[in-house]
Amino acid sequence: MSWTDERVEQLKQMWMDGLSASQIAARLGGVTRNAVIGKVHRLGLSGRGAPTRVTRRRPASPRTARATTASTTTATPRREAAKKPAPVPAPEPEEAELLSDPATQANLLELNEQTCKWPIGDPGDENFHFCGRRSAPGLPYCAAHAKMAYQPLPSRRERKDKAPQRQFPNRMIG
DNA sequence: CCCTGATTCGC
DNA sequence: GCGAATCAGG
Repeated sequence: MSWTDERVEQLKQMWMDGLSASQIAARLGGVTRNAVIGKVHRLGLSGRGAPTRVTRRRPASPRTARATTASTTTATPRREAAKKPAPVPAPEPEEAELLSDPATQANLLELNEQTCKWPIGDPGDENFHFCGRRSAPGLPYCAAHAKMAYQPLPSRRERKDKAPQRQFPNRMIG
């Protein structure tokens, strides 16, 4: 299975929605969580825009257990991968002004199921915050931001009716 | 042990 | 570009 445009879109959506790589892989199908994580990194949207450092690895390179098929042709000696800041797609300034009230700006710790998780500003900036308004039912964003986030929906001619296969009815509701 | 994401690197 | 293997941590 390849990463079609639609599948990448779903990946982005789920990742930003907070689903784990394994969950995303299960939903997409045909890919492992490693594939999902790899793709996420290639897309530059790791960290989900928030400085939620899960782990930190040291640049080791003991990777020799792989079946090296007699590397006769010397491969290109790769150095360290260039790291990019990986900025999070932020709304346009005008929209940000319209959609973010100072009273509703949310901190990372203040986010919950009912707060819009739309990022405002640069993740590394101190002024970075989230929209924080009440999110639409079943969605991680408020009504206005949900429209932006879920825009590339009507790419399927098949579903002429409104069949929002994008929203997750309920997750871990026990 | 289960899980998580992060990184490397042969393909 | 892809993703298994691996690492590092909760």
